[in-house]
Parts: sequence; structure tokens; C-alpha cells
Amino acid sequence: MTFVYTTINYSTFVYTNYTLTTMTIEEVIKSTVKMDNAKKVILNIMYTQNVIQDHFNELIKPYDLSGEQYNVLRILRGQKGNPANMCVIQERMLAKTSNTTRLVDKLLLKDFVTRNVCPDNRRKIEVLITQKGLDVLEELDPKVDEHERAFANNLKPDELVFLNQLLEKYRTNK
Amino acid sequence: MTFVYTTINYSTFVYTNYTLTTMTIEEVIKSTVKMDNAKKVILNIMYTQNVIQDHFNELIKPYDLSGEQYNVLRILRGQKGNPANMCVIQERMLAKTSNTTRLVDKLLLKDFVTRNVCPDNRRKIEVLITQKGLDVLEELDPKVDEHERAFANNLKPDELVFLNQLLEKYRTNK
DNA sequence: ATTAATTATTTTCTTAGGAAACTTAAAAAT
DNA sequence: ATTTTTAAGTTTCCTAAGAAAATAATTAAT
Repeated sequence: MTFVYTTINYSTFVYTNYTLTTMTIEEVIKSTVKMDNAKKVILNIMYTQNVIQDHFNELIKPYDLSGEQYNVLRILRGQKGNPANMCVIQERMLAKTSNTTRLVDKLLLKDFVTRNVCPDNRRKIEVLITQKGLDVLEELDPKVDEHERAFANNLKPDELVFLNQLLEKYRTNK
Repeated sequence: MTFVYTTINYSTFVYTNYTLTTMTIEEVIKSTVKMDNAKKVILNIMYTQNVIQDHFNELIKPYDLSGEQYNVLRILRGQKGNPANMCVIQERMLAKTSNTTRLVDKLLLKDFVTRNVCPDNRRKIEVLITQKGLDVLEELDPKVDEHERAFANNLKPDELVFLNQLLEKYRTNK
């Protein structure tokens, strides 16, 4: 067991042979001035999202999928055989501003989905995930699970629950 | 005072004449399947970041600034008269992948910064915020404060502190 | 003193993203 | 029955972003 000492800036501690480094947001952005908690929370959320996303992008890089494309595939799998039309995909995505047509185009090129005009309402489009799309998701499943757990394991189960509640309450809109 | 009833999906309640709606992440993405907390936290962080960013983008839209550009201006103001070179700006930004040269180019076009080769080390660039840049930040200050408080007020002061701690612990890396 | 390696920044190339206009189909109104 | 309105997607135009290569200056190595 080794001990790591730092210049009090970082809270570094050693756990068997891993070095865990918890950095406050001020340390991350090397802030010189004192921030209030309202500002800190925003920066913490923005930065944490960045860390998660970078980690996730590494994970899917070998699969030639963007995060958004992966997300659309997940939505389509969730349909359990039923087709989803564009506006259904749109409303289930995290970033509502994304151009769904373009995302589905990309997935179509890779044969991960099919796209057909809905016979009942010819304005609508029916998008379905293919077996190839399901296969790639299945291959990714354990890696995504591990990615999620890697972060979640930093907290105790009840802390995780509380973090969810706090975030949901924090974004309550007026 | 009005009362709003929903189909139990949303936790909607009425506070004087505001309607507060707290949505769980499952409600937001209209998830049909049960998710574990590890996954929920990730989605909550990603989605909350989206909500904050959309809100902030509305705020700065009239000023012809992107969020990243605003961030760079903040870093430069934080230098209190000392110039910052590119790599200093880079390391203080939230998204480390951004192209700092391009960001500074944009700010230069608007006369919000100056850019000069460092006399001591001609590889380095000294970037300084101009009075015009300081003025636009000052004009934005109260609006940014309000933006931060609007979210922070959804939580009690100690909840805010705890949320910061949980996020910092959550992203601890191994 | 030259060559090699490193550091700091910029440029290029390609792909992605946002906003708004456009198309087509269905529903509603007269 | 025809016109108007609304809905669902798509396309276009323009700007932004990521990755990698390139440039230039400094430092290190032989």
C-alpha cells in the first residue's frame, strides 16, 4: 500500500492499489475566486456531464456510432418490435434540438434501422431497428453497464437515490 | 389560486400562481421500462445539463456570444489584467476539447479581446479582455446571477451543498 | 554546435448542428 | 367540395466542432 501526498489542493487518497482523486469544481477549473453554491452546482453539473460523455465516447468509438445515434437505437429497441415514428423518437431523446431525420439517415446507412412510410398516415415514418442494430446494442450492453457502474460505485446506494432526487428537484421549472 | 390535475404521471403542484412541475427522468424520456439508479443518475445529469444550457443560451442569444465564448471571457476577466495564453484558457475551460484558437478568433472579431505574441516566449500568445469585453460581461452579470439562482432556489441551502458534494464524489476517477 | 524532442498554437479536412424554409399529407372550417 | 390550418418530416444554408496534421519556437540531448 502506497500513500500519495499532494499539496492540499486535491483530496487524494489511496485505496489498496488504486489512487482515487476527488476534485472540487474549483480545483478542476483552477478558479482563484470564491464561488457561491448556486454557481458551483451549475459548473459541477456541466463538468460532470462532460466527464461522463468523454468516457462514453471512448466506449462507443470502435463502433462508429455517435452518442445520439446510440440513444436512438436504444429508443428503438425499447419499442419491442413496434415501429417508432420521427416525433416519438424526438420526444424521447435527451437533446430535443437534434435533427432526427439526419440521425436516422446515418443509422440507415449502416443498416441498423429500416425506414418506411406509415400506411395509415402517409405523413408519418415508421422506423424499426434491424437485427444488425440489435446485435450491436447487445455487444455494447455489458460495456455500457460497466460504464454506468464505474461512476455509480463512487456513491453509496442511498446517496445515488438522493442524487437523483436532488437533480430532479433542481431542474423543476416555473 | 388554480389547481392543476394530471394523470398521476407528473408531480404537479401549484404554488400561489406559479405551476411547479417536477418530472422524474423516466417521465422526461417517457421510459416504459424500469431503470436502475446507476442509469438514472447518468440520464439525470445529461438531461439537467441540457436544461441548464438551453436556459443559458436563451439568456446570451441577444449578445451574439456562444456559451464557450462567454466562458472564455469569464476566464480572461478572472485574470484581473494579466494576459492569459492559449493553454491557460484551455485548461480552465470545462470542455477541454474545444478549439481555443477559433474561440479567441471569434472574440477578436467582436473586439472583446486583444491577442499578441508573448515577448518572452514567442510560441505563446497573450490574450487580454478589452473594456468592451468587460462591459458586455458586466451587462450580463445580473442576468447570469438570476439564471443561477432560478435553479438553485429549487433547493434548500444545505441541499445545494450536498448536491455539490455528491457530484464531486460521483465523478471521482480511478 | 547540430540534431532531436517537446511545447504552443494554428490550420486543414471532414463531419455535425441549429434555424428556418419547404414539402406533403391530413384534419378542420366554410 | 374547396380552402385553410395544422401536423410530420425533410432540406437547405450557414456556422460550429472534432481530430489530426502542420508550423514554429524552445529546450534537451549528443
